[in-house]
Parts: sequence; structure tokens; C-alpha cells
Amino acid sequence: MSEKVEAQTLKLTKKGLETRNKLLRAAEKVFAEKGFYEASIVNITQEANVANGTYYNYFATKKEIFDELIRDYNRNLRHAIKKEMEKATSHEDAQRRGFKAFFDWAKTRPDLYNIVQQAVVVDQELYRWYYQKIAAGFVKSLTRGINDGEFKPLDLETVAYSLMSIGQFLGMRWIYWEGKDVPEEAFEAAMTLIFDGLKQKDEG
Amino acid sequence: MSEKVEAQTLKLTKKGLETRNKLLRAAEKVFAEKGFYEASIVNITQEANVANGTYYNYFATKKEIFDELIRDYNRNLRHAIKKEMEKATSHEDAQRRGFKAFFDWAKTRPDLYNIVQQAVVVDQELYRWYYQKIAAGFVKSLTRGINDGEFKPLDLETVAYSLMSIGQFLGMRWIYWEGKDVPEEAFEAAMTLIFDGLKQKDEG
Amino acid sequence: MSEKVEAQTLKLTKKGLETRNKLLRAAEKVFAEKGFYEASIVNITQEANVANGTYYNYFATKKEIFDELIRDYNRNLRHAIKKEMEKATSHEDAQRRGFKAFFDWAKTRPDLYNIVQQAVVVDQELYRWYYQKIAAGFVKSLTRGINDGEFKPLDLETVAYSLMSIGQFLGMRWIYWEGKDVPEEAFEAAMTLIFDGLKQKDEG
Amino acid sequence: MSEKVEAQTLKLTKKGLETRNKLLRAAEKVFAEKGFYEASIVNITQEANVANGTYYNYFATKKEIFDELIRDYNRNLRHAIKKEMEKATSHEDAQRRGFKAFFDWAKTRPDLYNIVQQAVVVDQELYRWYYQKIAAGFVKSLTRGINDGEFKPLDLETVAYSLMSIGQFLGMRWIYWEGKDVPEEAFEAAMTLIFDGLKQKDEG
DNA sequence: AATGAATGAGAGTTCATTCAT
DNA sequence: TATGAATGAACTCTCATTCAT
Repeated sequence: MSEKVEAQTLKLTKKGLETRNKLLRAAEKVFAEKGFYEASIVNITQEANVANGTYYNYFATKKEIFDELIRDYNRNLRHAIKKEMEKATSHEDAQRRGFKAFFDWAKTRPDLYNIVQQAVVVDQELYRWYYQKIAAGFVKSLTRGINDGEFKPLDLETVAYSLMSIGQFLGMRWIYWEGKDVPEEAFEAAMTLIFDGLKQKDEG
Repeated sequence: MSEKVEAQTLKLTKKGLETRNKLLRAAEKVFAEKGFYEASIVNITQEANVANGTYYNYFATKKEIFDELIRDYNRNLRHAIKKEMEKATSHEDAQRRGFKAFFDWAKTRPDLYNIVQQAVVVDQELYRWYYQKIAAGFVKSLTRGINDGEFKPLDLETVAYSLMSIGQFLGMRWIYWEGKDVPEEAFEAAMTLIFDGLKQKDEG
Repeated sequence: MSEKVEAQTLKLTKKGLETRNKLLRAAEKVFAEKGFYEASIVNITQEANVANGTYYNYFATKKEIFDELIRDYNRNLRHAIKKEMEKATSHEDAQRRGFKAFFDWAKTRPDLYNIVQQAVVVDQELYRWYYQKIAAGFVKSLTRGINDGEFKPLDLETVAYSLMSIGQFLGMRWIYWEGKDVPEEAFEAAMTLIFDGLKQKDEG
Repeated sequence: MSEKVEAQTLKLTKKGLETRNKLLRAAEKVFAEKGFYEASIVNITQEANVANGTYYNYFATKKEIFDELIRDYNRNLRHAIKKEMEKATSHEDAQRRGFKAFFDWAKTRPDLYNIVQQAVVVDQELYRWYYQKIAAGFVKSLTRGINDGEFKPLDLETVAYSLMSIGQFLGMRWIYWEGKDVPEEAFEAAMTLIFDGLKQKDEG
């Protein structure tokens, strides 16, 4: 798509790496505050305390740093979830732990939460990549639950997208919009819905 | 200094109204193709076959037409869902019809589907308004289901957001990304998840 | 200079004349508040409660109404001064009455006071015309004072411009800037300066 | 939203300073020729032989350069007058030298003479600042003349505004309108008026 | 590696003016 | 006479990007 050569990522001196990281952190802050389009390179370089031109020693375009931010966020998020799920004693427990980890993690970076959504405008492909990666994680863990007979053998991808979407919206609703934790009651309601469904049990 | 008056709201001639509508339709197309920020007023007026300045006879800013587009979409969508749900024979049936109506409607305007998501960058408040409106619709129909004992008395808002999010993501996954209908199998998997839950029934 | 034909001034029906006057009064207000360049035709027509296009039934350009405002103001001001000077009992008294009349009149229309100054940017020629007209009035009255031996036979035009400028700046200082009358003390100091000069009399 | 920071004030390279000065000189010329509102930034940058955007590296708005021009002019003018007045042998002589210096200086920059007047439309506050600064200079020198008994103890500010206005209007009349020096005869008439007053001496 | 001056395309917006009704 | 829709040139200002130092 773009013939732009990525600015040299390799062979960075220690000082160079530091500058690069300063820029990443600055971009994170600026994008969160202003959004991708309202933010300017100058905003970022000022926040990072470097000169305007310095940016282009490390990133070829404005989009490139955005891209890296999203991909990092995605990797870190999946890593955090995975680590927490490994502690589980059952497949249901694993899923609950996954959600918990997601909310916990979102709470530590509410800014980035918003940035991810911006990809919908900035780069559709990146946006799809982001959710497909997350969905793939769900598919793996759900597969194990089905194989062990703990979960119903429903269409894997559909369930994956459904669970992911619930996490996404509850996180948005509480953490991003309100700046709060997802309330215990809400969390439990969602878990009940997911594991037991909405229908009232027939009582015998 | 310039107290940004809404472009004349009064005294719109029939011809004026027609032009206004041409602009709305053009904006819908252009925003969908290019996204809010990449789209220019000139793109819109050219698509509408009017002069550049004509835009500002009807809308005070670039954002104003975006706003109107989203609000119209929201209203029409809710109307379509409501009408379909009224035909239902049970609360579960109502919900299923609601989802169907949503997917059907999304299919007729996949462009607008994308535009709504852009609000996350363009106008957070509008974005929240959009989903809160939809969620409020779910809350109403779920309340009836609970009152009649058909649904579990779970936290209303949480369930509302969960169902809404499932619709949103499945629509995105199939209709917007793939340009297809939501497959029957996926639809049924989602409904099973929602009504019966993920857990395998304990067998006697 | 401009080939623009002046919009028909003659043959106005009574209703037409009324509309024309509404526009003049509106323009006066709008120009005073916003200045010539910041004011728009729409501002004027809205203030006058007529439609946009109506303006051009009465004035050919934006500048034309400005021009007329200034010329009217000038005529009225000179008329008011002349009438007051006629009551004088001496040439000094006439000049004092002239100043008083000027300040009184300025006080009733502080807005227009500002508009006149705007001509310096809008139309240099008009600006010169304005002050030359006022100066000519001074020349006339000073000539009489000199002929009667009451005033020194100084260069007429220079004295005319000097007196005019004093009126102008004191009016600006007190009436336009402060919204007050020119204080008695200031008025008398100016009169002493003008008639007796700045130098201390040699004492006996 | 955009908190309109003064274009970088810090860290101006020698080259940067040169460009800034080129812009100032170009603006002076363009404003004088076309007036503030008729002049465009493009006019200025073309005159300065730099690209359009370069302007905004040095000035945040169109008004900012205008402001700086006026303030510089004011400072330089007062400096020139002060230096000349210091050579005086009497207070009357000082005032005469002050007027001479003013007219001389105005002659070297007739363009700027006009620009100052434009402030009346562009920025009232700046306009007041300009004349208050000049008036303050007069007040100082008049005070000394009064204290030494050479001048009558008239209301200081009134006399200051009166003298200033005379200088202003004679300069306008001759230097700006006609492009000539203030004629000797006119100069002397004004001085006589100022120091001896208009009234014919009573003859013994 | 870092700087900051320079660029110029392009944006949103304004508005005097025209004209069909 | 009055209307208001339409026009399009012109404006100020922004900013990603380049490049000489």
C-alpha cells in the first residue's frame, strides 16, 4: 500500500531508543486527549520535548506511530489476559478471569481504550486486525471448554465475537465513560447471561 | 466573535428543502467512503451538484451535517426495530425479531453503519447518545419480559448493553466487513447463547 | 471610478422609502457595533427585518450605504453647529458655541463618531471630504472674526485644522472613549489655549 | 479548542530573525498600500518572498503583525521626538522642536502614518494605547514648562491632547494627503496659535 | 542524532452579489 | 417591492513533511 520505507527501527543507539520511547509516550497522551486527527506532530514533539523534525527520524508518517501504539496495546492486553486465565480451575473460571483481567487492564489505560476505537476512522484494516486478534484468543479458550464438554458446541466465532463485544461495551460503559470499575452487580449479571442465558429456568 | 448561528432554520422554501436533502444524501455517501476527516465540504457539494458556498446556507459547520445524519439514522433504526418487535408472540420472539430487524436494516445502509462508529472520534457525546438511546430501547423490552416472568431478573442495563453489543459486533463482522447477511448458523448460535447460556446443561 | 449604477434613488414609493430608512438605521447600528469590515449585509438586513436580497433594491454595494451614512452625519453635524453659532454675541462666543454644539451632538450619536473614523480604512477620499467640509466651516467663521479684528490674521486653513483637530480629539477622549461629557475644566482649558495661548503673560 | 499560542517566540535562529524582519517590512508596505482588511497574508508573503505558510511560523494571526508594527512605530516616534527636545534652550523651543521632529519623522514613513489610523477599526484598544502613550509624553514636557513658570498651569491632559491633535491633523493634511512638508507658514501659524492664542492683543 | 526553518497544498468558512420567483 | 436560494472567489489558518545545518 504505502511505498514509504519504515524509518530505521534497527541499529538505534541507546539515546535514540530513549527518544523513540519519549515520542511513543507523548503520542499516547496526545492522541488520547485530542484524537488522531486533531493531534498534530508538533503536539507530540512538544509533549516529548524534542524538535519538530526529530519525529521523522523515528517514524515515517503520522500514522506509523498510531499503528505501533495500537499493536502494542493489543499485544500487552492479550498477554495480560492469557496470564490470568492460566490460573483458572475450570473453563468457566478461565473466562471469568479473562474478563476480569480485561477490565483491570483497561482501567490502567483508559486513554488507550479510546485510541483503539479511533482506528475505525484512521485505519479500518488495523481496526479489524485488532478485533480479530482478540477474537482468536477467545476461540482458543472456548475450544478447550467445548472439547472438555463444559461448554456447548456453538459456532465458535460467533460466541467469540459475542463475548468480546460484551467486554468491549461494558468496559466502555463503565471504565471509559464513567471512569469507574465495572460494578460487581453488572459483572455478575453479564456472567450469568453468558453462562446461564437469559431464559428463566422451567421450574419443575 | 462570530456567534455561529445555526444556518437558517426558518423559512425554508421547497427548493431549499430539496437542496438540503441533496446535501444530506451526498454527505452520507462521502462520509461513508472517505470518513469524516478525509471528507471535505467540497467533496460533499460536488457530489450534491451545488456550489461550495451553498453548503453553508443549510449547515453551519462540517460537523452539523454529520450530527444530523447520525441522529436520523438512530431514529430510523429504532423505529424499524420497534415496528418489527410489535409482531412478536413472546418476549423471546420479540428479541429475535429485534435482532433480525437490526441486521436487515443495517444491510440496507451499510455505509451509515460505518459513519456511526466515526462519532467516537468526531463527537464523543453524540456517540454516547447514540448507544444510550439504543440501550434504552432494550431496557424497555427486557423489562416487559422480566415482569411477565419470561426473563431472569438480571441487571437491566447490563443485559441491555450486552445484547446491543452482540448485535453491533455481529453486524460489523458480517454485514460491514464481509458485505454479507449474518449467516443463519451465526444468528442461531447468538440466540442460543443469549437465551440458554454457554454452559452445558447438567444431564440428569 | 465605479461603473456601478447607483440603485434607483428616485421614484420610491412610500413603502420603499420606509424600507430604505430601515436599512440606513440598521446599518448605522451594525457598523457602529462591528465596524465596516466585520459587518455583513446579512447583519444589516437581519437588523432591518428584511430579506437579504432586499438590500440591493436600495443600495448598489456595501460601501454605498456607508458613504451615505457619513455624508448625512456630516451634513447634520454642520447644520447643528451653524445654528448654534448664529446665536453668538462675539466671534469668540461663536467659536465656543460651535465647540459646545459639536460635543453635544457627538454625545447624541457616539456610534456614528466611530463610524466616521472607519472611513480612513474604507474610503480615503470620503475621509478627506469629511474633514475638508468641517474645516471649510471653520474657515468661514474665522474669516469673519479676522475681518472684524477680533482674531489674529493667522493662516486660515492651519487654524481651521487646528481647531477642528482639538474638537475631534477631545470628543474622542471623553465622549467616545469614556462615554462622558467633556468636563467643564477640560473645555475651559481648551478655550483658554485657543484664545489666549499657552505662554504665561509677561507680568508688569 | 486551539489555544492560539504566540508563534514560537523562543529559539529564533539568525535566519529565522531575518525572515521575521522581511515579513515585517513587507507587511508595512502592503498594509500601507491596501489597508489592513484589503491586504491578505498572501500579499505579505509574496512581497516578502516566502511561502504562505511561513508567515505563521512567526506570527499567530494577521492582527499580530499589525500590532507589532504600530507599537514599533510608536516607540520609534517617541524616541525621535525625545532626542530632539533634549537640545532645546527653552520650554517653548522644546515644544517647537518636538513638533518639527514629529513632522520630520512622519515624512520618512508616510505609509505608517496611515497604518496607525487604521487601528481605529482593527483594534480600538491598540488605538487608544497609541495616543495615550503620545499624550503622556506631552504631559511630561508640559509639566516641566509649567513648573518653571513658562507655561500657564492649564489642565495638563487637555493641553496634551490638544497639541497632539494639532500635530496629527497638520501631519495628515500636508504630509500624508499632499506628500509635502508642512509649509513654514502653516507651522508658524500653528505655533503662534499654541503659544500666543487666537485673540488679538488689546492695544494700549 | 537533533534541530527548526521552510514549504505549499488544502482545509473550513464567509459573504457580496445575482437572479428567478 | 420583496424574497431567499445560489454562487464562487477569496480568505485565514493548519500541518505533514522535507531538508540544510
